[in-house]
Amino acid sequence: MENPPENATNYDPSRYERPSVTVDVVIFTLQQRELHVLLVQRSRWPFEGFWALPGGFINMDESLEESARRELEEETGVQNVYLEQLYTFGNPGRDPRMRVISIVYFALVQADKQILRSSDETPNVCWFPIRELPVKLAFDHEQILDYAVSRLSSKLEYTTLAFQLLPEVFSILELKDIYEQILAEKLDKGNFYRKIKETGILEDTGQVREGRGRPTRLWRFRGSHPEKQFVFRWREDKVDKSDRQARDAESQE
Amino acid sequence: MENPPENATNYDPSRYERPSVTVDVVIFTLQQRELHVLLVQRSRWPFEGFWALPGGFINMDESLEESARRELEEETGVQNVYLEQLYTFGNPGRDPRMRVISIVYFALVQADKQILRSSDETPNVCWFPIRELPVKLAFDHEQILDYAVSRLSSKLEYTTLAFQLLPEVFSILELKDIYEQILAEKLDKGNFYRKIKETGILEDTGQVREGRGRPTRLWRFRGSHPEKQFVFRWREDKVDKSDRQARDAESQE
DNA sequence: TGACTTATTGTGAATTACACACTAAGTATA
DNA sequence: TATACTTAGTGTGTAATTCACAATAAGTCA
Repeated sequence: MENPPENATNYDPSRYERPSVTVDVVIFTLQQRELHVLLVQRSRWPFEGFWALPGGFINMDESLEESARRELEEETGVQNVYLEQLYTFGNPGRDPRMRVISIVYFALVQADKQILRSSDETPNVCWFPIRELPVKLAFDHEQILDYAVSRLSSKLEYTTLAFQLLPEVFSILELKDIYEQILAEKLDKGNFYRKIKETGILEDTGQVREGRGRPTRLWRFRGSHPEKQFVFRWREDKVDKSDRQARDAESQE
Repeated sequence: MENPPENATNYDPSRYERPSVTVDVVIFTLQQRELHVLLVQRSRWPFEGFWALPGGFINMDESLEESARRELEEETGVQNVYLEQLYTFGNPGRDPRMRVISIVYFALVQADKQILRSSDETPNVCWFPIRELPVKLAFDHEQILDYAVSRLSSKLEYTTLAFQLLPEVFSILELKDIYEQILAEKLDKGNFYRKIKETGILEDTGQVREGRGRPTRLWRFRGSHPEKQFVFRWREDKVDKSDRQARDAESQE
C-alpha cells in the first residue's frame, strides 16, 4: 500500500463525528423440536430488565464476522456454527444514549451443541421459543428478530440451512419437522422423502433408532458434495418476502 | 423514553474507540441495452485517480437509507428510485487511513431518468458497462461490485426488479433483453411472452412502436397489484448464490 | 409483389409436483 | 401369541409446469 502524501491531511475522516458500531447476533437453535432464540436480560439503563439480543461493540482489530463469532462464543461457548450477516440497522434514536449502528448476524446452533455460559457480565441468558417471547424486547430488537425469522424461513426453501439446526445424526422425519416448524406449514411425508433422497444430500449412517413404532434409519448431512452444489428447495414457487420486511422494520421506527 | 438514572454513566458507549461509518451506493442503470454502473474518480490519496463507488460519511441525524438516497441524488440527481441495502463491509485494513465500515446499498435507476451531476466535489463521474470496468477499483470496491451484480442477478429471478431498470413504457422483448443481460443466458422468446403475460403484471398502454419489422406493443409495469403480489421468476430451479460470494469477498482480503 | 424482419401465439413431449394409498417393521396389550 | 397400534418408508396416477420449436401476424424495404 502506498504511503500518504503530504497533502493527505486535508481529508481526514477522523475529524468527522462518529456513531458507535455494534455487532448483534440472533442465535437460533432447536429444542424439543421447536425453534428457539437466545436472549440476554439487560442489567442497566436503557431498557433495564428487558431482554435483548446478545451483542457488543466491535474491537478495532477484528472483522465484523470475527466480532459476531466472539459474541456467539461468549454467550454459548460453541464454535464452528453457521453464521451469516443479516442486515444493518442504524436509525437515529434506536438507542437513547447515542447514535448506534448495529450490524446484525444470525447464527444457527446445532441441537446437540448448545451450552449456555452464565458469566458475571451476562448473568441472565436464556433460550426462548420464538412463538413465546417476552412481551417487549429492548431497543428495536423485536423488529430485528422478526426479520431474522422471516429470512430464515425464506432461506430454508432454497438452501440447506435446516441441517445446521439438526444434530449430526438425524432421521428424515426430524428434518421434515424443522421445515414444518419454520415454514409453519404441513408437508407431505412421501414427497418429502423422495425429494430429499433424490438430491443425494444425505449419507446413510447405517444406524437406526428404536422408538414406539418401526425403528428409523439415521442419516448424516453430506456437507459439500464435490460435484454439484446440492439444492434442496422445498417449494419452488415461494418468494423471498424478507427484504421488504427489513426495510419496513427500519422505516417504522 | 425513560430518563437515564444516576448510575447510567458506568457504561458509556462513547468511551469506546470508534470506526468511521460510510454509506456507499452501487448504482445500476441500463444504457444501450447494457447494464452500467456509476463510478467516481478519486482525486485524493488513498487510491488517487482510481475509480470508486460513490459514497460518504453518514450524518448523525439521518437514517442509513436517507444517507444512501442523499448520495444517490448528489451523483445522479434522480429521486424515487429503487434502493435496497446490500451488505456491510468492515474488514480492518479496507481503508489505509483508518477503520472504516461501509454499509452498501444498491440502486436501480430507470433508463430514461439518468442524469449525471458533475460538481466541484465530484468532477469525474461516469457510467461504466459492467463488463468493461477500469482495471482496478479503489479499496475493496471490486468485490463489492461483484457481489452487487450477483445479488441483482439472483433477485431478478424471484422479484420484479427488472422493471426498475426499464423506462416507464417498454416492449416485452426489451424486458427479455434485460433478463438475458443480467442472467447472461439466452431465453426462449415464446416462453418468455407467455410467462410474463400470465402474471398479469403488465398493463397494455395501447401504444405501439414502429421499427423494422412488425410494430411492437408497448406496456407499462402495473407496480403493485392489490390482489396478489406478482411473482415473476424466470427460472424456478436457480439458487441464490450471492450470499456465499459476499462472505468470500470479505474473507479474501 | 415478394423477400425480409421483428412480434406474437400455438402445440405437444418431457419433466416435475402433489395427493393419497399402500407396505414395512417394530411395540404394546389382551 | 394374535391383533391392534404406532411410526417409517415406498408406489402410483393425475395435474401442472417447463421447454423446444413450429406457425402465424404485421409491418418495412427493394
